[in-house]
Amino acid sequence: MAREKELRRSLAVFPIGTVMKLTDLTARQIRYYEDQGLIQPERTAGNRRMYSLNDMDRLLEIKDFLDDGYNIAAIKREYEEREVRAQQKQVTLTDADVRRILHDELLQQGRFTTPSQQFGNLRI
DNA sequence: TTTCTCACA
DNA sequence: TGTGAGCA
Repeated sequence: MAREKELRRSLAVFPIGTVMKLTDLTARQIRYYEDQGLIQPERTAGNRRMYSLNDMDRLLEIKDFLDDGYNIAAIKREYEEREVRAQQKQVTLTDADVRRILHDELLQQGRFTTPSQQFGNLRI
């Protein structure tokens, strides 16, 4: 998914009333899931909770998990696992970048650029 | 009017 | 998880 689209999905623009209608959850439930750490909506200057499309998707997913018999703790673990996997993916990408960089360095050997100069232009 | 926090005949 | 109180 394009990062710009991901950013749009992360924009918190819905008040709890809208989320209630779109997810068919009560305000009580939505706030409770937040207390349990399942979602972290933003707050306005007036302390109003504001939700993003991603929050909406997560709430709908939480509903499905609950229907399937999972308890709040299990769902929380699932999201913590996803967070870990996401971070590991980042590390993997970084390692891949490093390998590509070293590979490029080898290709540059014997040519006109020096490793130090190349490294100065690398962006990771 | 809507949302917030807190508390429980 | 529901519901009502008292605010902002």
